[in-house]
Amino acid sequence: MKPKISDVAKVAGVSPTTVSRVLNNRGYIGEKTRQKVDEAMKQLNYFPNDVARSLFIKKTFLIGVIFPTTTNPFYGQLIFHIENIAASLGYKILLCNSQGQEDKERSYLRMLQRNQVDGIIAGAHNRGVKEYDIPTLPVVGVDRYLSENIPVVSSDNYDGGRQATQLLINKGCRNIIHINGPIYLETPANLRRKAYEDVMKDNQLPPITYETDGDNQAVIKQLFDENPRVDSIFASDDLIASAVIREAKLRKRNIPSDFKVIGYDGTETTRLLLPELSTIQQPIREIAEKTIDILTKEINEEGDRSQMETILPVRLIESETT
Amino acid sequence: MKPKISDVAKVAGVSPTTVSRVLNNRGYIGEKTRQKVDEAMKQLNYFPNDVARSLFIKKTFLIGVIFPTTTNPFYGQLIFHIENIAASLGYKILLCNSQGQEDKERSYLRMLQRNQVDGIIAGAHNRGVKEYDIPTLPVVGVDRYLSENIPVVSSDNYDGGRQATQLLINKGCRNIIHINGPIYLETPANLRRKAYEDVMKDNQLPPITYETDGDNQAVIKQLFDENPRVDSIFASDDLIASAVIREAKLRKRNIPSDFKVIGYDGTETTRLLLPELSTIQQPIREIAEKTIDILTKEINEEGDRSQMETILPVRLIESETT
DNA sequence: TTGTATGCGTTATCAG
DNA sequence: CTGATAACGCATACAA
Repeated sequence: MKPKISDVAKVAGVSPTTVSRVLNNRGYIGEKTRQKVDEAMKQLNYFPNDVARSLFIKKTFLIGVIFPTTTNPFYGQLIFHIENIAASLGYKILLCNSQGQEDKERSYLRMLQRNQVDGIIAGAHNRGVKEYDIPTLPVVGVDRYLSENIPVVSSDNYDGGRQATQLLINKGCRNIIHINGPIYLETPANLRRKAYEDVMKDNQLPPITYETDGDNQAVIKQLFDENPRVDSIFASDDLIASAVIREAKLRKRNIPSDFKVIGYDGTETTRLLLPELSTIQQPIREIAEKTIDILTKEINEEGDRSQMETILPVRLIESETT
Repeated sequence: MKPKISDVAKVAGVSPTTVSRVLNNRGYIGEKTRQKVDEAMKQLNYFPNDVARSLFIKKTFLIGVIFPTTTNPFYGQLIFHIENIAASLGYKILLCNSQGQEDKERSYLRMLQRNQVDGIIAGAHNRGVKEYDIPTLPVVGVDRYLSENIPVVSSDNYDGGRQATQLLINKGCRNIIHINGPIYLETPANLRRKAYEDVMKDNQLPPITYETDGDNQAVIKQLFDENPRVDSIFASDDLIASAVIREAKLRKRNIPSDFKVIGYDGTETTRLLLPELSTIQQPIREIAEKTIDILTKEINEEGDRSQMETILPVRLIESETT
């Protein structure tokens, strides 16, 4: 069926070893021999079997990538860059959508190990998934503390939260409310909230935070009902910000004169679909680059302990909702 | 390092074959033996090496997935569902972002073959990539004709185009312009344009189509400049529609009273970020389901030739831009 | 019910 | 410069 090295060898009239040598450019090969082999390979439309090769060299060039879902624009864009950079280095991506479910995450982890991936990049994390501590397998977390000794790459969530809150204050807002996702995840993203609270307190303003656990719309309605005098919102991502804008409009709030909103993430998709949204833009490409840089160094055992936590700068995009 | 079957066998005091039997639940195994083996596996934290297993059984449970980019919300969501369904069937996804580049696509194709994937799902296609005709490898196209004998799954692009155009006409529009992506791709999506033209002609209206090749904003400006009396636009995707709305607002057009826009795709992300956009929603989940259904049948050699082209119904979402 | 021998396709070692 | 042989970890046919 599929030709193998020995088939090529037969056609070329040489030994399998020689074919392998040509294939990998290893050792001395006679020019004539090389040509014969090349021809035979072309004739048979031969290409090597990486499964067999992987078995032997104990390396798959596979990287497992676990995030909640490619549907989310932030993860979609992040995964795009990860795949892209990985491909340029000869690595391939095994994609896992954990959907925030602990059991899925665990079973993906098992699956990736069975498949002998060279490393794992994970941005999904449910408390209690200790399985990330795999002594023999390089892992890098994105925006998530996975374990004591797993490096994390994230953007400067504290500074992002600070800039967002400060902007609203500078614009004259006083009743600023923060909305974010579930706080129980041990994620650097919680620093956004911390920064919000710090800045508010520094300005003698009372911080109020609402947490949404999926049903944004309901939480936002409640927020408006309970806080009729709210004059601005700092949302922990652009999707939530969009829902806030929607609700504010329904309530006849005038944006930005009467009511201001700032989001978080600043993905390409958000910029295209909702360009009027002011937001804190994460350096997604740089996050991907740094993550892969650290991971590949660990894979090649050049990991130094100096990069346990990498924090990349964010950028404020002031548009029309502030 | 990593324990293998023979290590487990030693600890359990049985032969490797027996361990393999326990692992795969094949043949008769004594209850005591099974327990000993199970314990040994737990003790050593053993898990099987799927690379070795794949080499032997000549099946990897890997599916290669090639699309332009996970950054695009449509592909992001589609890939999410593909991965999700595939995982439930024991298949894993090797992710490829072709970015619409022919050479990347070709090299991904080679890579996937070297990795012995069981099948390929592709929605990327540049004219002239003949490499999809792989006699021994099941391939299914999504919204793209890849080759004569490769099944295609898509939504009803003609009906979508028809509904969109008809809606605008019903709402009283007469100067309706269509914008879409590069037409030279042989894709069922071109049927959207065909439907637009047919409906326009049926109503004695002149069809006008603009093609964008990436720089949406420039094309849209040109469109408005050249057609000051345009009263509505049918955009071939929601991203373009969003840019149209933006430009229309800049030109002080009142939506929807004075100017109407309808998009295409209706992804979750669009619905969240731009809920006011009227659009034709593609059944993304169903596309993923059908695609995997056909692919797995081909993989298991149960493929019937009756499913060479599958067309799934679309749904009109009337919101506030029409 | 369990064990032995063999091969999946590749590459490294070592001999020629 | 080239070839024979073994081994990567696993699962099957065949024996016991």
